[in-house]
Amino acid sequence: MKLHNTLSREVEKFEPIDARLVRIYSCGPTVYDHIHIGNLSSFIFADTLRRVVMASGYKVKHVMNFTDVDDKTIRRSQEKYADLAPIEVLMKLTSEYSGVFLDDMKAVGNNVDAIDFVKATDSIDSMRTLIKELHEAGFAYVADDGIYFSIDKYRKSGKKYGQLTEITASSTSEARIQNDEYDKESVHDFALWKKQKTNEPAWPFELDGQDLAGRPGWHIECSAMSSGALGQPFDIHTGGVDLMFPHHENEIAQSTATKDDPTYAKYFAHNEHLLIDGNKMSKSLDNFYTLEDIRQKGFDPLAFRLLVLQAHYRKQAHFTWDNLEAAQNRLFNLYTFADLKHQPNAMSDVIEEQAYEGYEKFIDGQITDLGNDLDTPIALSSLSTYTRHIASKGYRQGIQAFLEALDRLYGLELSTRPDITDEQKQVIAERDKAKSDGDWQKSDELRDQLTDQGIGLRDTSKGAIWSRLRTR
RNA sequence: GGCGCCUUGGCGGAGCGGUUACGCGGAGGUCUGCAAAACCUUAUAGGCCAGUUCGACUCUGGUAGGCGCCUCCA
Repeated sequence: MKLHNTLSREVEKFEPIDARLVRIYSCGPTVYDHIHIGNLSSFIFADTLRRVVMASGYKVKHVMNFTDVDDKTIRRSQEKYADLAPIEVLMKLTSEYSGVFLDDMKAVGNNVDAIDFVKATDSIDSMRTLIKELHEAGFAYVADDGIYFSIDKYRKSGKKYGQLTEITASSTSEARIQNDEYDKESVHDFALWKKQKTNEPAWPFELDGQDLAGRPGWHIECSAMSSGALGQPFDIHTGGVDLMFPHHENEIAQSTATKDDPTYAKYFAHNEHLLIDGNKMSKSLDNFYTLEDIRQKGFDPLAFRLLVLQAHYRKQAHFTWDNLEAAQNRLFNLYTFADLKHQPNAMSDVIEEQAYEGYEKFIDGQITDLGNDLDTPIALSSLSTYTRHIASKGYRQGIQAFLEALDRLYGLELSTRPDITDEQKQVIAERDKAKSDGDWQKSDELRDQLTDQGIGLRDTSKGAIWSRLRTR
């Protein structure tokens, strides 16, 4: 398979560090609130990447973190629950929203069972260890409000700061310098550890006999958790394009400063933003939606998944309700196709007929398409064409396995569509009889009865075929 | 200002130097006792100006517009 690597800015052949196990790290959510659908699209990308790597024949270890301690989680937890100790309210808030996050993940078809989740607050120890190593090696210095990483030192050690983006002195905005309120030596330097302020949760930390009780910086969390869970270097690091700088750049610097090998992750895969009204969704602009908004408008969360998969992950996609409706119609068409598996009437008489290529060969083609830097739009395009063929020609033996294979690739839950009830089947049988008796009135009554239950019928030369009616 | 990306038919959204993307929506039709959300067929493109080429939506240069990052951020 091939994958675009931000390190080279090219689509590269994917060659794992160790072919026995591909190790993927995805920057996860900050669990202080509902995530918005832009965040969700990023996780749909990460989930799909893992599916494609697995379909290409690899075993995968996929790790995602929960950022459960940072400015936002602390602030929000204290706004929400004022009466408890700082650490307790933090845990209360973050465990609540971790649960909400996992529910959202499942709802949009991301396989959370295939991901190892790591909480930042469970990894404080390895963060302290890493910071101490950096300090001993001279890459970190203690300031009044915390411990900082020295980019100057890192550069002087011979490694490149700016592997993902071009970082130059002139690329830093004036505003950035003027608004700089931290007590650090140089503009780009970033906090590894922040000393406790009043009423903040804190973890003990001693360095050279100084009491530096406080909490980790954002970047160090990912460095510690990724190498803790996956070792270093690992294969693929994913995240949104906005994380390239400074977050991923800083992760690289922290994680490689004391190492001989300058490689932190072999591949960096970044997804583009989901735009709304032509702009990036953000909490500050208040122009975002959550999955709850999508549900409230009567849409299937999986329609959102399909909307995301219809566009290439490295291109900005546009979210509108019209687009979501189109995606939902497309999804329901796939469901109508999947529902045929319950209906012998929709099966082809001529099993050997090669009117369309076999299921296995088609799936191989899908994997090839998806393996081409996750070309989901092209793969879905051929899927549409293929399912249309099958729907018109009649399916063959093995459709259930076929649907399961599609689900492994796309997570659209095609293989688990339920059959109609026995009572409904009985009504169809009675209508068949009424029809053959020429009793059109009774036949139409029975058909209306099913319509009320959300089941539509169409008559074919082999008999009636049902489909679920659109609810929206 | 620095770095990067994008501009396709009614909407969304792809690949490709010469042949249908695909989806939704629209139009026409088929099967039917009627009907159909099912199937079939179909129309509508490639910001603008040059260049390369036998030939460009696809390559090159310019230009206009848009977006992202440079600060927490998927």
